Amino acid sequence: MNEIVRVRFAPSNTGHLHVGGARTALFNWFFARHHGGTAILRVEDTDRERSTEAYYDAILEAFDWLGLEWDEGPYRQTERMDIYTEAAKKLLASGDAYRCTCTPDDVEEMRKKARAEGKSPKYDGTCRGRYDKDPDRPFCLRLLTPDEGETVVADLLTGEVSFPNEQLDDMVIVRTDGTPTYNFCVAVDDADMKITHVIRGNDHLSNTPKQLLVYKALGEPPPRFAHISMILGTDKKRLSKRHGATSVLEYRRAGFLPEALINYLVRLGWSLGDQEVFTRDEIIENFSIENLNRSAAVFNPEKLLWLNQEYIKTGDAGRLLALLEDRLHERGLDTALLSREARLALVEELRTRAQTIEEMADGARIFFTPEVEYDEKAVAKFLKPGIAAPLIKVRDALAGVEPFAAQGVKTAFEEVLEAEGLKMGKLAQPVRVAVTGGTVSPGIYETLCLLGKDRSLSRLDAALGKIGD
RNA sequence: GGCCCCAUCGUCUAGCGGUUAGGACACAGGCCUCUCAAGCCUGGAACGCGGGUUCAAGUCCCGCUGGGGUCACCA
Repeated sequence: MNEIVRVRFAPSNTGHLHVGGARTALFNWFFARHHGGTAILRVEDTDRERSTEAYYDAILEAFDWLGLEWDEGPYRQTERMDIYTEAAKKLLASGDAYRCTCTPDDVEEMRKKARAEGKSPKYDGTCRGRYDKDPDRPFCLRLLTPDEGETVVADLLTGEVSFPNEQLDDMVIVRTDGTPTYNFCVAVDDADMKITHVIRGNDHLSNTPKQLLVYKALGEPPPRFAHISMILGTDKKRLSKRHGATSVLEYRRAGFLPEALINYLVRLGWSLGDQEVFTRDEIIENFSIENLNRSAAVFNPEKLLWLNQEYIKTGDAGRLLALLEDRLHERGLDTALLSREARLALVEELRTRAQTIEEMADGARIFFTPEVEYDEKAVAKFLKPGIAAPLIKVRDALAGVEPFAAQGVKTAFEEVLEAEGLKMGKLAQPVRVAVTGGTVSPGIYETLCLLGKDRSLSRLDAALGKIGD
C-alpha cells in the first residue's frame, strides 16, 4: 500500500463501549498498526438527547484499560460544527443540496401514501428546485439524489455491492434547527480527516451509498470500505444486554484480562490457520482484512473464559497478585496477613484453578480471613467423631514441624497415616475442611503452608472443638 | 414488505476444484490424584436443500430455504 493508512473508530457516546464496538475498534487499530498508519478516535456526540459525558469518559476508560492508544483524537463532532456548516453551504451553493420547507408531518404523509400505493416510502421531492420561495418558513437541507441509476460500494470484504438510487431518499443533511445529520457528518469528517479505509460494522453497509453521494457532491475521493460481520447472541439475534455482559468495562469488573478479551474479540471473525492464542505483536504482524470472515459470529462466553484462564496461567505473577489484591481489599480482607512471598505462592496455586481474577479472589478468600467459616454440610460429612483422634495426631505432628514447609508437613502426614493405618484420602479431606471450612482448596500441604503454622493449628483446634460438640 | 449481506461440527474457525473435511471451545469417557483444578489420552459431532459447470464441487454459477442488517429532521 503506497498511501499512508488512516483509519478511524467512531463511537457515539450514547452508551458504554460494547464488545461489538470494541471489536470494530480493534480491527481498525490493528489494521493501522500493521500498515504503520494512523488510528483516529472520533466521538460522534451530536445526539443531544442521548449523549452523555459519563459515557464519553467511560468509552475512553475502556480503551485505556484495553491499552489501545489512538494516534489522533478523541475528536468530537460537537466541536466541529463549523466544518459541517461550511460543507453544507458549499453544497447549497453548488445546487447539490436544497432547502426543504416540508415538515416532518408532511414527509410522514408522503411515506404513508407511497406505502399505500405499494411504492417504497421516501420523500417525494416536493421542494426540489423551490429555491428560496418561502424565505420566512423554517427549512432543512436535503441532498439532491439521482432518481435513476445505481450507487456502487466497492467493499474490500464483500466485493462490489450496488444499490438502486431509486431506493434512496433525498436525505436531510441539515435539520431545521441547523444541526447536521449523521450520514452527512460522517462523510464530511472522513473526507476532512483524509480517512483512507473505513472499517465498520455490516449494519452500516446500507448507509454507505448515502455517504458516497455526499463525497461525490463534495468533490472528494471516497475512502475504501470494509464492512465487517456483526456479533450475535446464542439465539442468533444481535448481541444485546439480555445475552449477558456486553460492555467492555463489565468484563473488567468480572475479572477478565484485557489481552484475553482482545484475543477473543479479534479471533471472532479473524483467523490465522489453527492458531488460537496471539500476542499483540503477532496480531499486528499478521492482521489483514483478507483474513476476515464475512459471516456473523455468535459470541461464546465460554471460550472467552477459557482464553482468560490461558492468560492467567501464563501471566506475570506480580501483576496478577496486584489485580487479586485489589479485589481482596474491596472485600474488606487484609492481605498483609500473608507475606508477599506467600501471596505470590498463592497466585501460583490459584492460577490453574481460576478462569477469572474474580474466581481467584474467591479461592484466595480463606487465606485472608482471621477465623474459619465452616460450611456445615462439609463439616457434617467429614468432621465425624471417628476422625478426632487422627486429627489430634496431625495437629501434634504439625506443631513439631520446623520450618513449616511442604517437606516437613508431608513427613508429618505420612507418620500419622502410618500410625493410624489410614489412606491419604481419609485424612486429607477432614484436614482440609478443618482448616479451610470447605472441601475445595489447593493441595493440602500447600494449603497448610500458605496458612502458616499458627493459623493451621488454631483452625485444627477450632475444628476439633466442633467435633466435640 | 423493498433493498442489501451471509451460510463447514452446538459455538469460533481451517479449507481458496482432487483432503480419511483439520484445529479450538464446550461435551463424554479414561489416565493422574488428598479435594478442586491444571495436564495428558480417547471419543461423538459439520459441508442447509435443489439444479447446473467440470473427468472431479465444501470449494465455481443459479434458484430455494434459513439467518442477519437496513429502510428517520437517531447515531
